[in-house]
Formats: sequence, structure tokens, C-alpha cells
Amino acid sequence: MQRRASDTRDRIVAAALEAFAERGFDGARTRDIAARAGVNQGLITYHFSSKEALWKAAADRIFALLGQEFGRRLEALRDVEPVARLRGVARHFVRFAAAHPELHRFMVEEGKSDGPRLQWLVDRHVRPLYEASRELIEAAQEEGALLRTDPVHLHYILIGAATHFFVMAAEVRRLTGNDPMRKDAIEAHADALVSLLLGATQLGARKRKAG
Amino acid sequence: MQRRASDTRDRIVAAALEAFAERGFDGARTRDIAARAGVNQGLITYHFSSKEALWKAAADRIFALLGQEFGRRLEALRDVEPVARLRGVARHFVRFAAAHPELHRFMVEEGKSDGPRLQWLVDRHVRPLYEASRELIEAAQEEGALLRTDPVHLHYILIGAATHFFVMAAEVRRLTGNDPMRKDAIEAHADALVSLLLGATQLGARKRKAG
DNA sequence: GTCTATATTATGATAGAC
DNA sequence: GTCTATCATAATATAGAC
Repeated sequence: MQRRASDTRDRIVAAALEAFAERGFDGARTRDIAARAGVNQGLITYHFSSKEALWKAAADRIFALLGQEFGRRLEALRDVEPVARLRGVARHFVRFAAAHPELHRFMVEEGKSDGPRLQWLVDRHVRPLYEASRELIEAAQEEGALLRTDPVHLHYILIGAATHFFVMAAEVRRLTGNDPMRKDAIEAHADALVSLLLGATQLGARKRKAG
Repeated sequence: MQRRASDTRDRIVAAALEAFAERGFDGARTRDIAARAGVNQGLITYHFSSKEALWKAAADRIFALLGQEFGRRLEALRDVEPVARLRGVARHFVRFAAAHPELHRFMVEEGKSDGPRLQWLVDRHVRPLYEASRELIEAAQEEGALLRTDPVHLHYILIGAATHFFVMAAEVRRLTGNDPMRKDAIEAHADALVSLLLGATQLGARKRKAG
């Protein structure tokens, strides 16, 4: 019984995440979410008291997955030098963006205009990730391997560059006829991003710290 | 009379563009658009037969502005070498993204999921711009100044990197306390992007002009 | 826990006064 | 051209059967 309820809750949250990412908070319809989850609309009010509570559960779900993935990744990369660590994180981030474009669609929906939902998101999820990102960036900058600019610019450049191709997957498909979610396309995108960010500075901005 | 009607029409379209960019097609309310334009809701149906027609007028408005701006820019840069041309266009693109974040918010709203509106957008506005972008990229690649990857990756990397910082302006403000739309922030963002993209040195990228 | 109603509100579009 | 008033529909949230 409790097991079954938990499954239902989970299916609703997963469906809600998709819907909120695709159409935004206002655009998403609870009836549509219920239909995607294969349950009745009344159940949403039962498991979550309101649309906003459901939205928060959806946000928590995808950020939990992100944190889990990158916690593992950072753990594995703990002992390598900062540049290789940033390279590994950037590549992993591209793969995550391709596997879960709903995260970035969700974020763009809310990050555009201010309001209580954005405030909640920034306080609860965005700020910790931003601090971690900034640490990676600053460490790479101290090694002389990364452009010395205010990390906030590099942070948003990295996110935008890594995710836009997948966020706009439908446009890419219509424009090119190819699927951006194909494995080779994902890896090509990661290659390009990492090269631009860390690898291909022709004029020698890169400086090795030690051997 | 006709002059006044034209003004009203224009105010409605401008308000609609903001609303559609912020909340998407479904999220935007015609009553809210009317309020922003300072007119009655009934007038929208008078000037535009439907919400969708208003949406198309809003898209045409912002893409006309973009085409106008970049037509001028490309004209001015016609005789310079491809690398400098791409550099100039990229810098100008960052400034445009800061001045008109509504374009990219609007595009993300529609580019996420397929449908008749996206099809209309791609056929009418996106494809011509993509072809022009690809020409610039390929010319710079032939000079050996730009990473040799499928231009589609560089195109979306460029757009994402240039615009995300401004698309997410509200998040940036909450996160950092600073306004990404300030002139120095815009130029710093453009500097960072151009440096990463074309491998320019941190210091003298802007001083070197044609020749 | 899950469903079938239904209450209440807000939406896009219309009709008609001025 | 612009407004007020209203229709028909669809939204979230609620009530209550099972």
C-alpha cells in the first residue's frame, strides 16, 4: 500500500518535472501531468497540497540527481590537478545536459524573471552549485590554464555553451535533420566545449604549474 | 487616427513580446499584455485576430530588429578578414543579447518542444540566420583561427555562451547581487566569450582593429 | 489511495455601445 | 478604434463515494 503510493508519487513528480520544464509553471497543467503519470487529477492534490508544492518536489528531484552525479564525479577527480578536474567536470556536465535537458529547461523557465519561486530555487539549489563551480574555475585560473575573468562570466558561459544545444533539441532537429541526443553528437559537443574552454588557446595563455 | 492606431498596435506587440518571452505562449495572458500596453483586452482581438497571430507579430518584430542590426554590422565588416569579422559579430551579438534578452527568452520558450509555432519560427527566421552564422564560422575555420568542428556545435555554443548570462538576468542578480545588464558587465562578458572562442589574448583583443 | 464529480475562478474570444 | 460586458471553455482545488 505504502509502496504503491510512493510509486505513484514518484511518477507524478517525474511527469511534473517534464511538464514544468517544457511549458513553465503557468503553462503546465495539472490535468496533463496526471495524464502523463497515468493517474487522476485529484490525486495530485492528495499527494501534494498545491501546484506549487508539486513544482518544488520536481525541482528537488532533478537537483538531487544532479548533486548525486557530480558528488560522485568530484570524488573520483579529487586527487587530479585542477585543470583536469575542470575538464572532467565540463565533459560530464555536457553529458548530463544531454541526458537531462529538463533541468536546464526548468531553470530557464524560472531564471528569466524574479519571483518567490526563483528566490527559493537560488537559495536552496543554485547558490551551492555556483559556489562549487566557482571554486573549480578559480583553481584552474590559478594554474594559468583558464582565462582570468570574473568567474561569474565563465560560469554562465560554460552552462550556456554546454546546455543550449540540448535545451533547443527540437529546434536543432528541425534545423539540421539530425538528433542532438545521439551519442556522437553529444561527444562532439563536449569535445568542442572542452577545447574552447581549456585546450586550444593558440596564443599560449596556458601555463603549466609543475610537471 | 491611423497614426494613433498604428501606435497602439505597436505598443501591443511590444508588450506581447515581453510577455511571451517571460512566460511562454500558454503562460502569457492577453489581459496582462493589454494591461502592459495600457489598452483594453478587447483591442487585441480587434488588431490581431487571435493570440497566435499576435505571437507571430511579436516574433516578426524582434527578428526584424535583429536582422536590421546585423545587416548593418555585416555590411560594415564586409572587407575585413573572416576572423575579425567573426570577432566583431560575436561582440555585437553579446551586446544585442544584453539589450534584447527577450529574443532569446522567446526562442528558448519555443525551441524546447516541437510544434507548429517552432516550425514557423525555424522556416521563417531561424534558418536564414543559421546559414549566415555557418558561413562566418566556416570562413574563420578555413583561416585556421577557429576550432574545426561541425559548425552546428560552434553555432549553439556561441549562442548559449553569449546569451545565457542575460537570459538568466534575474538569477544572476539574486545570486551575485550585481546587475548583468551594466555596461562593464556586458563588455566583460563579450571579452571573455571572444577570448575563449578565438583565442585572443586577455589584454589587447579590442585594440587591434582591421589591418 | 484512488476515483468521480463539482465549485470557483480565469482564460481567449465575441457583441455591441460610443 | 476603443471601450464595457459577457460567452464558452478550461483551469486549480475541493468534496465525497468506494
